[in-house]
Amino acid sequence: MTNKTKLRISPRKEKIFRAAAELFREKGYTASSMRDLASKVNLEVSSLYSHIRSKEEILIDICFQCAENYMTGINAIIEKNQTTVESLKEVIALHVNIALKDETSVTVFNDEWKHLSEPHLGRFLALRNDYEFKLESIIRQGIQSGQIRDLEPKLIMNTLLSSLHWLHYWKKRTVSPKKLIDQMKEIICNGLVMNENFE
Amino acid sequence: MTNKTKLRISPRKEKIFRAAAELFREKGYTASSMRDLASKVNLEVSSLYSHIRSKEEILIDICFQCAENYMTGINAIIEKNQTTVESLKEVIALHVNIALKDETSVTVFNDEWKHLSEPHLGRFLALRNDYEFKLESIIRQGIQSGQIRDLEPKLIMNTLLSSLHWLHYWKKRTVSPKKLIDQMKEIICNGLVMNENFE
DNA sequence: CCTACCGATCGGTAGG
DNA sequence: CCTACCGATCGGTAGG
Repeated sequence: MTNKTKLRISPRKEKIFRAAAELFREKGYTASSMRDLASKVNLEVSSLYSHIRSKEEILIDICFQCAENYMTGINAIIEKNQTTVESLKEVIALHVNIALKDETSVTVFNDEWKHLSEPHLGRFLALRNDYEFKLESIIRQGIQSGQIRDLEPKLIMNTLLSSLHWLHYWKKRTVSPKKLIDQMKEIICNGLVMNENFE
Repeated sequence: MTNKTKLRISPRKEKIFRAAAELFREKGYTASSMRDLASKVNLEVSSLYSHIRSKEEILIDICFQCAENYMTGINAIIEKNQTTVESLKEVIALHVNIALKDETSVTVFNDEWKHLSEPHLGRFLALRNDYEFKLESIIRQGIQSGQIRDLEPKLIMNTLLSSLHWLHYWKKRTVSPKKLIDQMKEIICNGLVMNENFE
């Protein structure tokens, strides 16, 4: 079922990690204190350390688990060897699905990774570069084959990625997940403007 | 020249504010200490307080100055009473221009406002709601008149805004400001996909 | 603008 | 899992 089952999933530990992720999303990693976390799971501060090694261990865990989700996703998409447009649509679906499944981690992944300390920060940035390189390759291929607009690839990639990065913030969602994915595909692939107004 | 000239612009104070904005962008507001800031401007910590009232005063100043730039911009656009598509293109240019002119403030504006404390946080959120209401109105008008795709307006608005929010991050820009604005307009209005591949 | 210093809070540990 | 506690660092002040 789970592809990388950790041996140390005690329910208590799980609860602490989830609470921490929520806290990090709301206040940011640095502004979240172990006191905040402890009171959120009804423990004393010192008791947390029976379950976790340090505050940073939580951040590391969240960041790399999330990175792995993205990496696994994009690798699967690349292996399918589809048209660029199909691949990009699956990338959109991937990001929406991750954002919906785990709303907290995406924030952490986007905003809080910079608080990782050094061997971890380097490893994380390497993963991120790897992901972006793969995505940019898809885009470049699409430009060469005339499927994608001939604009600066880095601009396309960053616009694509960041247009997906608000989803975890949308609390009161008014559309279903399926409809959300469809609408995001439409708006990103075809733009805001109706085609008759194409200029 | 400057539309809201502050009486208390000493060059020293300006220097401190700029250094703080950079620091907040790199490390985040909470992780930036007054010690960091002091050493960045070659002062002792206590000397900072001859120029500023508190750490939060800097954040407040940055957030509201930036908010004012956006508000002034969108109000000017609305007053012109153009077509929706023209208005949205000007919104895109507005965001790109603010991001290029003041790279630090945008990050702070996007990510660090949540660390404002209470009377300020409320005021800030009110401004933000006002801005988003105005932008959403433009979009709704565009949908009604058939210029904009008939998708959930909040989804369009958030996708639009967040697709513009990575710009301050792009250090090694490879395109000129003018080209950047043109490419952002094209990608946001017309989408990634070339029209012959329209599906 | 500095020296000297403060109370509060931080992440984390000892020991049970 | 708790009580008790630690050294480090925080934002900020007194006084000159």
